[in-house]
Amino acid sequence: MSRYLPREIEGKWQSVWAEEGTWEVAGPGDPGFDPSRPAAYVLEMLPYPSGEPHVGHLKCYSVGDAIAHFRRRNGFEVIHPMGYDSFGLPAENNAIKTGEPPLTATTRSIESFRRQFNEWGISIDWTREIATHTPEYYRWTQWIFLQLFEAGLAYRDRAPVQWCPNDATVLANEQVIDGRCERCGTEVETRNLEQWFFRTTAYAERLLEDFDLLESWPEHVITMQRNWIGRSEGAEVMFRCEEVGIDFPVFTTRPDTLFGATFFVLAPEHPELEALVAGTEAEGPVRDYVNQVARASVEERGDEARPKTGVPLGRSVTNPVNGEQIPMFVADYVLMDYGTGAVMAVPAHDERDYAFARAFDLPIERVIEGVDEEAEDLDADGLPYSGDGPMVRSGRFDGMNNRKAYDEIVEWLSAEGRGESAVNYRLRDWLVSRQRYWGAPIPIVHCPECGMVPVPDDQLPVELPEISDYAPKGKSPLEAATDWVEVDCPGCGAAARRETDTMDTFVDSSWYFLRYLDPANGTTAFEREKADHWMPVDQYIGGVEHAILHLLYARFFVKALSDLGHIETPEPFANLFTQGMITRDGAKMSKSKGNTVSPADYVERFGADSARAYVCFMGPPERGGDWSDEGVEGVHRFLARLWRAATDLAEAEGQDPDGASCPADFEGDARVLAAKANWAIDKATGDFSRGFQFNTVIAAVMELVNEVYRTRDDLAGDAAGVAALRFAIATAASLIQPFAPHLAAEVWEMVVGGRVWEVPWPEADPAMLISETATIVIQVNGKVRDRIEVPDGIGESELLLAAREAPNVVRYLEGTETVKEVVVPGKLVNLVVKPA
RNA sequence: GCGGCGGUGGCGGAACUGGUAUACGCGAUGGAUUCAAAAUCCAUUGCCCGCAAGGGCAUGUGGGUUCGAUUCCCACCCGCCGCACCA
Repeated sequence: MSRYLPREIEGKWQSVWAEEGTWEVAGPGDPGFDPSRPAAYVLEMLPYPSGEPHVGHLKCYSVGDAIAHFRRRNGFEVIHPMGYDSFGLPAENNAIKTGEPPLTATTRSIESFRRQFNEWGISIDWTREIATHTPEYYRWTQWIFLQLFEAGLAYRDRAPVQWCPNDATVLANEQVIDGRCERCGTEVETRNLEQWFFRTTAYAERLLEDFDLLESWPEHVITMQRNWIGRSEGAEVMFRCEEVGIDFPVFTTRPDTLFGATFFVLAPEHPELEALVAGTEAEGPVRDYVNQVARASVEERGDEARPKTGVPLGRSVTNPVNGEQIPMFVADYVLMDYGTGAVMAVPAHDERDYAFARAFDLPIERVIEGVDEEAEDLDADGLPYSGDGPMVRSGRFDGMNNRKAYDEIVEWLSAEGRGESAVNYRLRDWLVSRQRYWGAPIPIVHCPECGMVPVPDDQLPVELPEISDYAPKGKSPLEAATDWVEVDCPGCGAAARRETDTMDTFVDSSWYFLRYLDPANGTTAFEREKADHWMPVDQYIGGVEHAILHLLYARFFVKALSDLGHIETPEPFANLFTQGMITRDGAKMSKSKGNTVSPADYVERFGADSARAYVCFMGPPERGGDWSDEGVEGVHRFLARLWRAATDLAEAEGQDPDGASCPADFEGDARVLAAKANWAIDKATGDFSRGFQFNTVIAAVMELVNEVYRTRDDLAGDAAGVAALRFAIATAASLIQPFAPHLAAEVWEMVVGGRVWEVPWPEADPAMLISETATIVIQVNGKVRDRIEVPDGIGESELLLAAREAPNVVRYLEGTETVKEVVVPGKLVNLVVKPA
């Protein structure tokens, strides 16, 4: 008996797959393309190559590979590519610290990732490999940027933006979490800078609507995106300050409460603030207040429990519905980046306005009657009231229900030219420029004559120049590459300067899944025919941490590319699966805590198959789980058991090309084992199709292998027994193949011969799923009192008779009369009795 | 505060449409094998009472529907995740 040596087996099959290009597939226009085969695109999120792959990668690619294998064996032509999200800050920060160029560290990391993905035996079509930092790739990132630029979807603008002082760059809204930089956790500052944006807001509505086009996304991810886009319906209403002659539009979701507006508030960043108070008594206090707010952190300001603060401006605006003059304030509870940065305050019907009115002793005018049954913290009048009811103190709308008044007031304002219905989004345009080195240069030249000039297509890529000092200085390190910066304008030939900001690395990863489909194309980013053949991605797999960032950006990109005629589908990912995080001792793994798990160690000790199958066996993959060394060993033990059963059989009986089929004439133990194998096929197929319940698929194969051990001593003696054993072992190998592809290949070769990955996914024989006898549970008054074995398909009356005779049941029936008999065929009998 | 997900043995988890709760794995205990150990194989393993047969209690808590509830309904407690002064 030989020992299970995973490293040998795994090396053997990895060589076979590499030499034969087993996982390579052809698309339209490629040699060998077969249009009749159904296509499936299985994709895991692009890894950022830094150091070594961690367990999160192991889980993601193990899950994805299992799906890829399962689809292949169900007849699909599966494209399953791999690449690297290889631009980004870690490599650059390392360069600042050590002086090693980002390219060197990145190349090293990529080699390590590639090597380990191979050692894991992930079924990747390596001919499609990409890395976003290569000029061959970012040439097309730049091309897409210019496509967006020409379509008016990329623009440059001065705006208040979020600046991370530690990373010395601006950030997109999505990259600021609770006022802190998503990457490094430093508190961000607001700066007024000229930056590049993608017009994501132009797609706000479609980003919402097209959730309907998705086949299966986790509901919580859709909810998160919905919240992020933050659509709200209402009206834009104009308030005029007659004293200085400025109109202030406000967005409100409650135009029905307009008559209750008793004051008016501007955000501290409001651009007209200066003009309103210049030269007045309020100027000093307002300036002090604005400065004080500017110093406060985003986190402090966001605290809604904090008492309301603000300063009167000494000005007033006219309420357009009743002509009343209402006083103006500046207060930090009004945010500049939502709506218009100004609000009409209706203290009677809005909690925040109410709190402010209380603090500043301002009038509170109720305009909707009603009682809020559920609300707490109301004053004696039941205010603030946010429910519905009849209008009061609202002129000709008095007595009307507020919902109706809502529509009529908007209509009236529209007719008067003082307002209109409006939809507002929380979503901002995507800020894509970064003042950092290790990213794709923005392909624009600034010409004193022509302005912003796109670099012509035939001059792409704009290659990232080599520099010596990567340290950020508040502007892009590329500024220092004078030879590179100074160019002739592509339009007029005048001396001009290149744009020195680089692109957010999320731009790189917003379209990589398209480049995989045509990776070597030197004349276009991807051929539409190829993209349309494979897209959208049938199954996307990755962590929830990208629920908003990457997934929203990629959706935006595909919509834009679709509108520009480059691709058919408007959605990149038809089905999304988000895997849960693996922890260690209940805590998130991190280098600083020293609780990281290195997949390479486990692959070394137990083999890739054990490590892969273990992460799939830990629990439902969408949930997280705690890493356990004993757990890996357990899975390894199971694989070794299968291996030993197979070697024992192969040594004694050789291979049999028909071994994978199940003869129908088994009897006794042979029949029991064959039935178990068919049960496992049925269970595994069902669990695979229902979702991604890989843990129970693996458990079913474990049960099958346990059954092999229970019966094999008795079966090894005769031909039928050997056939049953062979069938069971072959079935186990076949079912475990998506999780342990090397072992499965080896076992299959030993007992059947040939290649398991080329064998169609097995189908259970329905006749073998029916057992000859059934165990029936007998309950008396809902409590289990006995179990009986009966022939399958027994009649109801016979069953009831047998049930009443079951030894332990008899005692409970003595001296009772039966009220009711419940029979569930093949499962259970419940006798409901009461004392006679 | 709002929204989502979850709470089952010593631990990770299973139970597809309301029908044997605790599959499978880990751990533990005992046995076989061995000079010995590792490895392996076999058996036992929810808790309590009982020599046993058997009984009682158990799926966060309390109620409800039902012949029967981990599963459905109501209320509550706890944990995790997301959002949160969005006008």
